[in-house]
Amino acid sequence: MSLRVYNTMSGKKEEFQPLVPGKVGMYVCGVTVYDYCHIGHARANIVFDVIFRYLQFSGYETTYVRNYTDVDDKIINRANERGISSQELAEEFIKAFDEDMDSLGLVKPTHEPRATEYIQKIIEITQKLIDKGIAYEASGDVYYSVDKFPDYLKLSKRNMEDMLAGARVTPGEQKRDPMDFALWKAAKPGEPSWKSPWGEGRPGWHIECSAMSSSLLGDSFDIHGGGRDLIFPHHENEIAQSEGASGQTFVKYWLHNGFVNVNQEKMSKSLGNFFTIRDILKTYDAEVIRFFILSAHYRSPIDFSDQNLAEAQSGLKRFYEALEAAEIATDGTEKKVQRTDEGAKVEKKFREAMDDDFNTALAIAHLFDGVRTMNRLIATKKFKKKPELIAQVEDLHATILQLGEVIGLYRSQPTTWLEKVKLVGLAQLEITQGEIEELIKQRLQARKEKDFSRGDEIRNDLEAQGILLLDTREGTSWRLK
RNA sequence: GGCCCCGUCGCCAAGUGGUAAGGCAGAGGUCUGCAACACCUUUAUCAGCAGUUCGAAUCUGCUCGGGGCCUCCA
Repeated sequence: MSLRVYNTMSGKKEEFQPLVPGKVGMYVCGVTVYDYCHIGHARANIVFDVIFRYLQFSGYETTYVRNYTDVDDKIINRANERGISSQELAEEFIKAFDEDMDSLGLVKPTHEPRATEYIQKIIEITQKLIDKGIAYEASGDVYYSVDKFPDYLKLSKRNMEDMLAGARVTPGEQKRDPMDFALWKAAKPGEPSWKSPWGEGRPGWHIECSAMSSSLLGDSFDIHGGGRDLIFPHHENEIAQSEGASGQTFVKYWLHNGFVNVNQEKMSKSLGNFFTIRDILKTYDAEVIRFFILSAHYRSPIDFSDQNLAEAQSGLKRFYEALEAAEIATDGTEKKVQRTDEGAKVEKKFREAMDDDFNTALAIAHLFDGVRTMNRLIATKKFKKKPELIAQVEDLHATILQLGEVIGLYRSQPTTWLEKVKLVGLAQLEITQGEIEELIKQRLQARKEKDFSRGDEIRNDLEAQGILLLDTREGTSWRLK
């Protein structure tokens, strides 16, 4: 079975066949760097991180481009408010973005271009569009004339009459048509600007992506991604610009991720229901966020809430507990892992799920099946005396780690991860680790003396405080309720 | 006003024509001094109504409910 992807352009799942066999070019719209990233940005970037990883895992030599928009109205405004240059502001938030993506465990794209590094290319494309009669200059601005591009709105599947009927489009002063959009904006005082054939100015938003993508991937490439909200106008305009200039099909497959909602509504600053990655990371482990995001299909909306994050944490904990148990049961020593039926089965199902438009939710469900099988084997009587069972557990363990890598999960040492989550949770309780350990000692003493009621009392008290005790042959450990 | 999406077990969530994955929570059991952990078993006919079909959660129509885009937005 081969990879199938949902293409926004056709509205269907299509068989994935790159323009050049074995190679993939992928461009994803990055962020405008004027503020900290929120959980919605985290989703978009994690989704395409996983797509990138899976393409490579599937054997495609993939060039992944994700840009920084470092010149824009919002950057200029914010910089003015703070009395710094827009360059300084952009630098600051590029750094913050990199830190956030790093802590979320994203791999680096092949290229991370900045819009300001491609001004020449932007001017070049703009000039070409003017030469072709598709764009026009007006007092230092340059606009794209949408009625010169018959395919306009083919991605968002709207029509011009309906758009105009919306009556919320206000004609720009220099525009010939209210639907036209700016390729180049004449400089205003105090704004960053570059020299151009039309005077000092700066690029419009949409043209940046056309310039960066064609520079790094060519006039025609395989995958273009971004959030749903970019379909119109951003991606529509990119198509108009790139295809208008090159005369070639810009992109073969358009992929768009769904939103992160809060209380069933889109997250937005005006509603105040806004969570930055940094804030969330204070309470939740980065991998929990990734797990939460990947437990739904990338095109569906997901609802961000404490309950959902807590559930994601429970789910991920199940993996780490099983991985830890497997390491203990097999002594965790490094050995050549034999492929067994169990491991092969999990891998096959995982691939099938991912091949079906990157169905990470289903893929994770198959990994859960692997966990259950592993736990069951370990719980078998006389497990340690059955080499064939040990081999299966070792293989499942290795398989889960290997496939986990593909979606960026289970990258930590189980013991370390479990300990970390435990301590973060403990910090929210009234009791300290030392106190717990002291009580465990007292209970052990009581149990030695067969004073079970005292022992139970301690255990019940701890449970009331949110601490569960686990008795094993090796001794008593504790975990959070 | 135009375009579009969604409504699956208490909660989260796969499944787009062949008879409902998985996780969390719950119940019963095995294990245990008693528990916990782990394991085993167990819990839905898919918002409603009407159609198409041998057969529908999956297709069509209508109704109800929720959301998105049409302006910057992941």
